[in-house]
Amino acid sequence: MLDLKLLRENPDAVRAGAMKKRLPDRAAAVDRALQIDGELRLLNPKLDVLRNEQKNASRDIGKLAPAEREAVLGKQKERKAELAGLEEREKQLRADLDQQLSLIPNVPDADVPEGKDDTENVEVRRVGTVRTFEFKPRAHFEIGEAQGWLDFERASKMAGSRNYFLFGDLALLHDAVLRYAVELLVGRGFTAVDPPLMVRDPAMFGTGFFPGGEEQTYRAEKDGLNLIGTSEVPVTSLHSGEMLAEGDLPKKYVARSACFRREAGTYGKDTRGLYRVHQFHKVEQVIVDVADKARSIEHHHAIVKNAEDMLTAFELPYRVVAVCGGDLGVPQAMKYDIETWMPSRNAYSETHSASRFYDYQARRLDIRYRPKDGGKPLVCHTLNNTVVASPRILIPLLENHQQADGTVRIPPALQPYLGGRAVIGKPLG
RNA sequence: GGAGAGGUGGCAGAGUGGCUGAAUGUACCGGUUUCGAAAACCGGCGUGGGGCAACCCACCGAGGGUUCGAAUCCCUCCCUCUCCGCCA
Repeated sequence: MLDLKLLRENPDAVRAGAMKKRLPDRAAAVDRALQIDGELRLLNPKLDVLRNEQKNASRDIGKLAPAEREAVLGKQKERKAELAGLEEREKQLRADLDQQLSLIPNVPDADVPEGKDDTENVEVRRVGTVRTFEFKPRAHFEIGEAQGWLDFERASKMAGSRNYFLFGDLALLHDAVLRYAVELLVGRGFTAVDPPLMVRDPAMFGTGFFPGGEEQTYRAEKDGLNLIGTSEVPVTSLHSGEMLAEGDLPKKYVARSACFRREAGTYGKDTRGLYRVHQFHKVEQVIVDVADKARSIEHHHAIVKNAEDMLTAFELPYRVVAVCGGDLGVPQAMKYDIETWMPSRNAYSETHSASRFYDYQARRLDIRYRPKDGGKPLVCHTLNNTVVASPRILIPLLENHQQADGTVRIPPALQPYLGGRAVIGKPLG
């Protein structure tokens, strides 16, 4: 949610922002919101006056003589009826305003490239060398199935498509990358979190996934709960409704959790292998800090670096892209994706997504802090980034580190989590 | 699942129908004192909206209702705690 003041003062920038995100219907919400706001601002003074009269009269009524009392009582009833009408109108307008405000996207920052979709994202840097194979490389699912590490058939039979079983050393590698990621971030001052996987609607709204993301979300209707698609939802919502002390900021969390996504509308896309699945595990970094744009940008670069350092430790080639307006989500002000090289796709593919929001999520979630100087409370800034998502990260790990005989080399950083082994798998015939 | 208690300002905690937007404590800000600090003392201090201002309006978990008037009474929901039952 944007500050209503920003909307009044600079509606053009907000409208232009929605257009940069290629969301014309959301841009239209700007004008609807302003129109409702205008009506409300006309109505409010009338209500204030009426309430004031009513309040004063009812306060004096106890002191009145019985004869005068009757007259005042009559007058009060009239006012009551009039107030009821206006208050009904006010309630309606407020609800409408909230609805329109919730539709208005965060304004993309100046450093967000212009563009319609992910094909127009702009590469910022490329790190590591793409390997040239002296043998015919296998896709991760070929290695996995041949090694007995992967079973899609039985998984989809019992759970539907886009589900998987991991076995043996691949299941252990999956756990290894998650553990490595948590420990890396804990070493950098983040607090480890194991959050709820099912949340109520306000957390989904607050983080900006609703309205809009309902179709991507599994829902336990009976209990009114939503399965999280990312721990960004429960962790960013952690301090919802709270008044933090500036001295307690920044809050830096690293959460490990399962994530669930319906992947509606992706039929026929990325159907083979572990790339697009309904359920995965992710280690996510979340920061809540003071309302300072420069500081948010610093954090943003720091959380991208955390992920890059992990990829470097995993010896994987990757690139960082600045996500263009058309590919940017509703709540984000700016986003970097990290794409890791996947030989079977012959492409860099998304493995990480680092967003900064400024106060957009925090305003929806009502996360504020009291400044050190004792001034008025301010709305916090929030950010988040993937540290690692698995099994997706297993794709580049298996494919980039495979050897001619079908075994897979384990980078030194991960060996301690696999009993010190430098290689997993047996030679394939 | 059954029975009961409760949700009030940053925090703690009074307040059961009429100048109560809310005592008190604590935290915080300013000052006095001090070489400096602590303590003590004095003053200020909820959030949001409107107004140049005096000041006005809303908000006591959320939403309805009763009443001239609701933090206070009634209903629904959410949450927390205690006891019993069940259970990974």
